[in-house]
Amino acid sequence: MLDLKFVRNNPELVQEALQKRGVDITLSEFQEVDARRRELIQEVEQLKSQRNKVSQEVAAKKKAGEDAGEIIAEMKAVSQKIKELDDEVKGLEQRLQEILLGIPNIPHDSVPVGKDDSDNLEVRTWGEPTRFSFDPKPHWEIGEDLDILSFAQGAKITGARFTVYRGLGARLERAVINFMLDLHTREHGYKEIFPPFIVNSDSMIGTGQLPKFAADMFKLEGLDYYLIPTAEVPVTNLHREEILPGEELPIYYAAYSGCFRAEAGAAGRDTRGLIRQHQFNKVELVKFTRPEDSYAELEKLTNNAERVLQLLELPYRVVTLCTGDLGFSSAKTYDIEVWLPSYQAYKEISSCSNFEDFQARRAQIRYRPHPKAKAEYVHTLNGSGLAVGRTVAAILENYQQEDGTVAVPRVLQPYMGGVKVIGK
RNA sequence: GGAGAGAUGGCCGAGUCCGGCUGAAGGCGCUCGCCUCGAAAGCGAGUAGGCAGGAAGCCCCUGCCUCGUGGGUUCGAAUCCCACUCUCUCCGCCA
Repeated sequence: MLDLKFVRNNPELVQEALQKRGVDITLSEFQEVDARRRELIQEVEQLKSQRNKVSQEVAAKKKAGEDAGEIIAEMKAVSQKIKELDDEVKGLEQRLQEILLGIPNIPHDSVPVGKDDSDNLEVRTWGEPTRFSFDPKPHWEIGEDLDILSFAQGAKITGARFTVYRGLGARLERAVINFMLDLHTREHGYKEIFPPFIVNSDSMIGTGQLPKFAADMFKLEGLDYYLIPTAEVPVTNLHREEILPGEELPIYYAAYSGCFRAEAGAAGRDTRGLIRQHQFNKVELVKFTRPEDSYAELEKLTNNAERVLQLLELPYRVVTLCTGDLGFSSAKTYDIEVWLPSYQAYKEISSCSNFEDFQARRAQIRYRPHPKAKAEYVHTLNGSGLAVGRTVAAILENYQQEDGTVAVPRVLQPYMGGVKVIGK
């Protein structure tokens, strides 16, 4: 969320940012509630100050053996009034909090202004879209033909948008996970984390999934627990309500996790194959940085994710999301899109974002620039490094061969026990 | 799941039974001085966060809030009452 004082002091700037995002929120209620709250606080604090003073007097009188009945009776009324005002202030603060939690982050100046994904800006491409001398198949057909993916079994044992990986398919999924984790931990300097896949609502609020996007999450019945939609949630919340020593920054974490998404609004999109599932695997990269470093760190993080595709030799491009397509909590996002022959298009496989202090403020993650200095909010970043299911889909499609088999990318062969080709 | 113990500042740890200069003793750690060629030891000083005001963006002053969280009792709560959360020990169960 944005800083209360920042919103108070820069309403035009916030309003402008909301407009660029195409979000329809006005700040008039915020301003009313904020002003009323401050007014009441001054009133109630004056009363509390009085009460504190008189309470001292009561203590003194009692000690001296004098009667304090009169002023005690007087304070009874004051205390009653304080209680009433406190309740009112609390109500206003709750409302203020709600309003603030509903305001998205302010896009960075370098983010292009635009309406939707058609206005996203292509930054660079790597490789060429794969060409075939035969008629290529979509990955869901390849997977079923080779008996390494079963959508029917997934649908039977659970439901739509669940998939069973079989044999070398299961092995390939696991190989991709291990390859990515090894790359990021050994070569890119990330510390490996294996988090819980279930978190409480405080964590979901900390990273911005709640309260706005409850409908996209799976909640455990009768409990304050949610299945994580991404490892970003548990990993970023690792340092919730902490003040980190400045010398520990930047912190890099890489985490594998299952990801669970209800995706309330996605019905009818990407209905076939591995692209949009209720459960999928992902290796996530998370960074905590000093504010002045966060944009340089975003470039590095994006490059780290790209490296996976380069080593897998999968063609891709990088786009900067425009203001209208930017995620709620993000100030700037690069999407990495891999070439998918079945879509005849680039398809998102990673999303790398700088949240600046937006998540840090919600989650109360701070650091001390110097041992004596006042604590400030860190900047948090994260990006997929990468989405595993989509990577497998991209491998199957881009590495398919005319005889129906699929070649295994060279870097994955050691992770596949030396298997070079997935065949029948 | 059952029984018991506990949760206090960066850490350890008093205070809770008997509510009143205790935002909190003492110790450790850390920071800055003194000492030293330098270091250690020793000595001295300083060391939580938030909110609202103050012709005040950093500094400073005043007030308010915070002793796991949320309620309650009271003129007044770290201290009394209730609920919840978490941690530890024992038993049961399990991978």
